[in-house]
Amino acid sequence: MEFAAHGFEAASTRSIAAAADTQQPQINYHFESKEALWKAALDHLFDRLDESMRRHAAALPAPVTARDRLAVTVRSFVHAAAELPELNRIMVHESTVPSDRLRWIVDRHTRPRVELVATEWRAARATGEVPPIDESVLYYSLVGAASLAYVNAPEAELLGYNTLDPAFIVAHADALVLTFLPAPISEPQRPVREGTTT
Amino acid sequence: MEFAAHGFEAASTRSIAAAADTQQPQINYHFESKEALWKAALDHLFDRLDESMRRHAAALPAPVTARDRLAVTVRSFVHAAAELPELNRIMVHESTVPSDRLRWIVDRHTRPRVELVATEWRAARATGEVPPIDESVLYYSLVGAASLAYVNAPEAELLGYNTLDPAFIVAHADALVLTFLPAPISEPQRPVREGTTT
DNA sequence: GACAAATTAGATCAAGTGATATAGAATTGC
DNA sequence: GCAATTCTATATCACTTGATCTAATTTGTC
Repeated sequence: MEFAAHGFEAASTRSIAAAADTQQPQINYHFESKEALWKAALDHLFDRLDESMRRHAAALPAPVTARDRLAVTVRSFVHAAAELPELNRIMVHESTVPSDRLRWIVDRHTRPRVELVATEWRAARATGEVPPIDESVLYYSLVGAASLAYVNAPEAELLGYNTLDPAFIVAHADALVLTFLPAPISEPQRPVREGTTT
Repeated sequence: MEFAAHGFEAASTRSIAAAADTQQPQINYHFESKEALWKAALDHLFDRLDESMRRHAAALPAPVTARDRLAVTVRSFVHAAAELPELNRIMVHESTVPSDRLRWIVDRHTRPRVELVATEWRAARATGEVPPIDESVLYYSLVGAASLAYVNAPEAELLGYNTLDPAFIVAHADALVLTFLPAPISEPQRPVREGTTT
């Protein structure tokens, strides 16, 4: 995905068209503009994220406590981030400077997800199942810890890490559950196998 | 910094020159090319990172155990990431796709820092002071958790988080020490006050 | 002050940008 | 079968890109 690789401005409509094996004017025909294409791509990616989260959550043990629910969310997010690096790449490309596109994406996609994590965290905090970390500081710590290895996969590979290896991903998810949700109840679970990724 | 805001390709030499209040050909006069300017900017930013890390580490209690040493590193990194968001922004812009620039930066700057963290982690692991997290999974978890809030500061602000607030930064550093290095010895320390940031 | 070197300013280059116009080719509906 | 519609292909638009050339200006040194 050209937007994920280079960001909005640096991704040319010609290279996008070439990757889709058509001509550049097709973009302005099927979409109104480059920006409309970008928005359609993001809606699609967030749909895939939701689908991936659901799929991985379904493969994990059913949560009983608030902490269990968070553990499932954390594991699902690690696996989804590994499966769909493009989305978090676009997010960091777009989030480094204020813009209309950023406002669009935050209002439409980011805020609901932030509130989901915050709600689960509050519930687990209320029962004392998780460390005393303020909710305002949690979201980016968790998302950053879960996604950077896959966002920066080309760099990680140069460093000798194989971020595509299911063993890496599982160890990563284990580590985040262990750190953010120090184990009171159950040992780390085996999550679902990895699917194909582009 | 234009490179941090938009990435290499999307940062035009004209806008860079305008930000520096000169004309565009000056870039090709004082530097050989746009890429040479980029490399000079990165060398400078990494120098500032080292300086910031040293300054914050000096303001923290002297480490005695291996875990203490790691705690200082973690806190220093959070504060440096908050103070110097441009650097991590450039890193995520450049790390999403393989390139000569990425190889240059990994060989010259990233690898030594990865090895520093890995060495400290191994030392603390050997004495059983830190959780059983594999070193291969640690680096990006730690760096991601420490930097994303500041890399994505414009997004965080739209979500209502004030990432420039020293209270946020301290709470953030406290949280990461608490999670990655669950407290066996000393309670969270107050780090140094924040300096000015551009 | 005078002269040389370093720096700056403006014009211009070929290449690439998003978007559009127009014509041709498939596909659809009846 | 054939017209109406949808999609594709090519050419071209005005504009921006990094880089270069040349001339004007400032700076440093005697």
